[in-house]
Amino acid sequence: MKRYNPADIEPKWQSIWEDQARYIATDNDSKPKMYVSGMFPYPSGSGLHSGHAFSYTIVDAIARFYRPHGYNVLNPMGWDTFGLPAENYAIKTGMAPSVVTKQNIANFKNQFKRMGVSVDWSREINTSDPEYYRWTQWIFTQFFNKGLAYQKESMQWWCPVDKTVLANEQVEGGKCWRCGSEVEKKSMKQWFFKITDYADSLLKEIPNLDWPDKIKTAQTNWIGKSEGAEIDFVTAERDDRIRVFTTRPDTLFGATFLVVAPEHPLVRSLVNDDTREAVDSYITASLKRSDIERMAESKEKTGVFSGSYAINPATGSKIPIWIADYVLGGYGTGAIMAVPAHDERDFAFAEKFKLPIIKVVEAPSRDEQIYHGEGTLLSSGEFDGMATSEAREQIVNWLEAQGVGAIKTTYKMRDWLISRQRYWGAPIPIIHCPEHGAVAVPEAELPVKLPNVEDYAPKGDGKSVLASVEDWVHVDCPTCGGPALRETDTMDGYACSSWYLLRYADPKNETAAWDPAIANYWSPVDYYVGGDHAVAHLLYVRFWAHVFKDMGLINHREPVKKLVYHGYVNAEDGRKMSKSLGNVIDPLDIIDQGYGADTLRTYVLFMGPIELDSAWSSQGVGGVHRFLNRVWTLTQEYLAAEVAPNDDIAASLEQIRHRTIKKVTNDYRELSFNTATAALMEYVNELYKAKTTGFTMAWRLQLETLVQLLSPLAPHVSAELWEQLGNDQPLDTAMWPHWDDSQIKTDTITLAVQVNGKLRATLELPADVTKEAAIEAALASENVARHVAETGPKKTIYVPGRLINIVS
RNA sequence: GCGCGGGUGGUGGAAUCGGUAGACACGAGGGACUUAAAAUCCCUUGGCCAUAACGGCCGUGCGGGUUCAAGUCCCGCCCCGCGUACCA
Repeated sequence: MKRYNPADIEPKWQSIWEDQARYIATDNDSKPKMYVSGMFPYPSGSGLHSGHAFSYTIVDAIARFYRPHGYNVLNPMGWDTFGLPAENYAIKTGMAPSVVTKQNIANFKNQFKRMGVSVDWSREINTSDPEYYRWTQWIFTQFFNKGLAYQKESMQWWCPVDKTVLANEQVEGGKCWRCGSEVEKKSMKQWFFKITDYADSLLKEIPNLDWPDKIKTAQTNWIGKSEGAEIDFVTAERDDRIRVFTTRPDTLFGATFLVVAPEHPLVRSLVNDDTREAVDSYITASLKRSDIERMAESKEKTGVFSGSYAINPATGSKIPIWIADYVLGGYGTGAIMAVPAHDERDFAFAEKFKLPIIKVVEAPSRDEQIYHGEGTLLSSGEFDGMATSEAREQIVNWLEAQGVGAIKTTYKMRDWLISRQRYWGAPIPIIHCPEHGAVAVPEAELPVKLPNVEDYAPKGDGKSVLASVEDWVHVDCPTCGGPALRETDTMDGYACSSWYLLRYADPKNETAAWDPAIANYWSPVDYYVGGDHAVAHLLYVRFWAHVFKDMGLINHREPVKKLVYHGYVNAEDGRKMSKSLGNVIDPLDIIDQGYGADTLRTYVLFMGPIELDSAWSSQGVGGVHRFLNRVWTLTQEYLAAEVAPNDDIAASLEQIRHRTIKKVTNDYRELSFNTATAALMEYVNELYKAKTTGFTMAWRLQLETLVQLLSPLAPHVSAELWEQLGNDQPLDTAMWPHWDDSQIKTDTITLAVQVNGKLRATLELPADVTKEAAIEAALASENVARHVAETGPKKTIYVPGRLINIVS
């Protein structure tokens, strides 16, 4: 009898699948389409990790489940290749990032194949391939032409010694991570995508998404819509207007001071000779504080009096204007009216700097020191006694009549900064002309290819290495033909990954990013699988789709129908896997150790519900392998046995077969792979019990059903056993088995009998038993009779097919 | 702080509508096979008490409540994980 040896059968089936191009998807097929994809990987030098194994096994199981249901399945794969690791490796070794990337892709691809994924490799894409980023650049120019890509001065961390911009994470304790010198904030011209134009559009669709609530809430909070009002305060000294944003215009009478952010443009004009020095040093100090420091200090407020006063338009009183960094320059108007009686932050500030606190809202019940809820107005002139919700409207109307206030909606979300001063990214396709400013590179001249360079290390001038490639930088202006300069920044990698799901639909198109007819056939993605990027990628990919819809490039607004957001795979010790802890499980090792890909795949799906984090268990892997081995052995025993030449089989077994098809099918549909696997294990246990009475011809159907149901999890062993059972038609082209509900019905039912809610007996009764007969049988049961009080049953609850509860 | 998850045996986890808590698997214990081990197969396995039992009590983070019946619903807490961070 042949032993189960994955090392034999897995390569065999992998090459059959590849040679027969079994998983090539057909555009515009008449079959219903099913588009499943994982978030494409960054091909690192270290190969697939357990998270990859988990993610793409989920994808593949979905794909392999839907194909036999008659779907035209698209299961593509590609590579998210731009980014820092490849560039750093290039700086260290001098090897071109494109070369390193090519090697890593080859390794990843080989490892994916060894996992038995049913991917359509003819659609493979790579974001650093000029044929791909050509269209990323084309999309950029479309955004630019629509005003959705623009340049703006913005504050960046700047190291004066290295003369380079630093990311937030590269500033440690206010010092440069490289040279240790004190960093400063510097205003620099950067490229942005105007995602804020789509804030409402993105927000509005969130409730309709079939996505986990966790992600939907995260995106809602990230967009951070808040409705309120803008109110103008006039300064007492110079008649300047300071505009503030507030969500609580109803508390206007309690505004006892204003606070402006250190970056506020009017700060200069607010100071006088007495305050100038203090204000200057405060601003310098606060600009230097890193975000991390500001976070750590959290509630401890700092600030300085500007020297000026403003008039509260409601009370007419003179209130001081302070400068403090608890007010953020980038949000609202960068200035607020402080109402310390009804806002915790304002209260903390007022306490520290001894500023007046005026209560203007009466809390409905208990009295709190700082009440920010709804209530009734007091000390608010003509608005006294009015409900806060009502007053919010009335006070804005009243201000609006005087031309000093209006309703206003703001968002926390900022525009998306996409320029990077790095080599290994898609060059921003812009040419700067002294005459015409920024001009988009014409479509015919795309792609703007990355030039080859000798040294990938930044030159220290705050620009990307590209700026030093003289003959690349100097070009003619597309508009006037005069001398002009290329933009030398590259795009954030997230730009490349914001549209790749559409490129999979039409990956070889040389005249367009995609053909709308093909993209509209495949898109949106039916199942998008990943466990990372709650907002960034998952918001950007939505943003671009919304823009594409408005541009008429696709006919739908949302790119992802169902988001499958899975948990992390932790190490055996429950901690995160990391090289330094030495607890990393390499999924390829599991295959190499002889367990095989089928065990790996089945195990990662059996660990638990996919949305939960899990800890790896070597013993669990062994358990799953034992299960697959049992399936193998059972089939071998059947094939080797003298099969009785009749179709007799225990009726219960056929019933279990139908029940298992139903359970497993429904579980797969719900992506409940762990319970589907459990049901298959139960089925196998039943078959083992039944085989002691000998095999008949009817067993073939049992075993065929078993391997079919198993095939999404363990495709190799399933295909092998299917073939050994004598099927000429390949398993992955056979239709999924059907179940018949009438076959699942049993002649008898098990009824639980409770007395006063406690289980006292279980009865086997005919399925069509009447209520009366069931109760009679229950009362006749010895143990039940003993527990029913002498007074007899007072009341009887009967749940057909489930239980009887006798209340006595 | 706020938001979102979660808390069930020694462990991972099951449990459509409120209806037999602990499916399935791991681990553990016992047995069969074997010269022996591995592998494989079979049995037992929430705790406690009874063991003559087809028996009893307790049990889903804690405290209340609704109900014939609560892991599941309601109220009040505790703990853990993740996300977020002064957004006026």
